[in-house]
Amino acid sequence: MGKAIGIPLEAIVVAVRKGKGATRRGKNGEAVAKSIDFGPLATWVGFNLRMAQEATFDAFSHRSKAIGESPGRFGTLTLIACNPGISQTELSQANGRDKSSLTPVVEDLVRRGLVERKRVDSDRRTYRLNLTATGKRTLALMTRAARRHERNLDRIIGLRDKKRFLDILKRIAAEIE
Amino acid sequence: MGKAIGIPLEAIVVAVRKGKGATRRGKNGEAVAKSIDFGPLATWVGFNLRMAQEATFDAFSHRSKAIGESPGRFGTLTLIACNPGISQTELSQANGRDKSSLTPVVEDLVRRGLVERKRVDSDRRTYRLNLTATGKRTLALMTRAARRHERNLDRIIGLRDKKRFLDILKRIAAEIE
DNA sequence: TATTGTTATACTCTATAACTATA
DNA sequence: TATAGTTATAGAGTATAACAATA
Repeated sequence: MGKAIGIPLEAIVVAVRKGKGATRRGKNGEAVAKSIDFGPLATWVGFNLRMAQEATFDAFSHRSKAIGESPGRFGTLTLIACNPGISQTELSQANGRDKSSLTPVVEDLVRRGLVERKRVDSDRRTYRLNLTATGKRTLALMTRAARRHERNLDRIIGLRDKKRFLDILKRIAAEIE
Repeated sequence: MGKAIGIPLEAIVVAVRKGKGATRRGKNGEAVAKSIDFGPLATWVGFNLRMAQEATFDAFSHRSKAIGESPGRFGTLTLIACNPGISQTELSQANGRDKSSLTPVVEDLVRRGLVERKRVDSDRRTYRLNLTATGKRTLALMTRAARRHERNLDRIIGLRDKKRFLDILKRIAAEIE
């Protein structure tokens, strides 16, 4: 699949969360909540998983934007940092994306001085990617933001349930079909 | 926010799940797994939430495609079915999307005979949306697919933990910031 | 003036296919 | 022939702004 594109579905609870529900004017012009019936959606795991992920992603996206980066750049920078010298093809595979999707991303990171590319002598088709000092600083900032974000999640989940919650998430990712 | 657009991040575990990890050839040409280090990503709730959601969405997307629809259409059809006569603006708000985003979606559903639009006499700017018989049949198919999908998730989560797992997801969607 | 829905336009992330330069 | 990376192009879902019709 991999076409991880926004789906209308996910926004329903977000809308509710943000108090954006459709409204109607009453007889005296006051706002009257038009209650939307979400039907079976509201009770399904798949739907609620989507809602939680969307809300979490929005929150992290907000933190990232304050640093001037996107969540996607965070993933790419982390992978390069943890796998110094990784090639673009390896990176795209680790990412589950086609290599052509990575070209503009790497180009952007190099242009902004976060990543450096070196030709490999033994195979002159390949590049090795590494973070520059600037890239490392940016990644450190984003990592701190991510940790604050994680502490928020920990607070909501509660320490007692966290391990089991994480286990279930990992099992779902590994076993669903 | 609302720009729920795919992020490279999410695919990492998906790639692992699908055995798509980068590989290298050994001395005798055999495939040698190049192990990618995911660093701190692997232990974070936000990341694992994303992985689980992505895997789950892909699975449901696959089921939907077999019916000839997209997950997004399922959400839209469900909302119309549960709120007969809903207007396009109300629908877009329930969806958390701009009304202009809904125009091509409704147009497509009307063109394919799943939804009918009626002008409202008391306010001739507004349309009322309803499912046609065909729309109801399609929604019934998709709902059955969703229930099979839910049973899969239930099996993975386990009945004992399901309620608590759902509660945590709902709390995250409601409280994260 | 405000609202409903449409149009025009643009953005992000993604994919496929064809290309180049190497191997 | 096969692989690494680029280019050209397209598609899905989204947004903003301006508009016509109606309120």
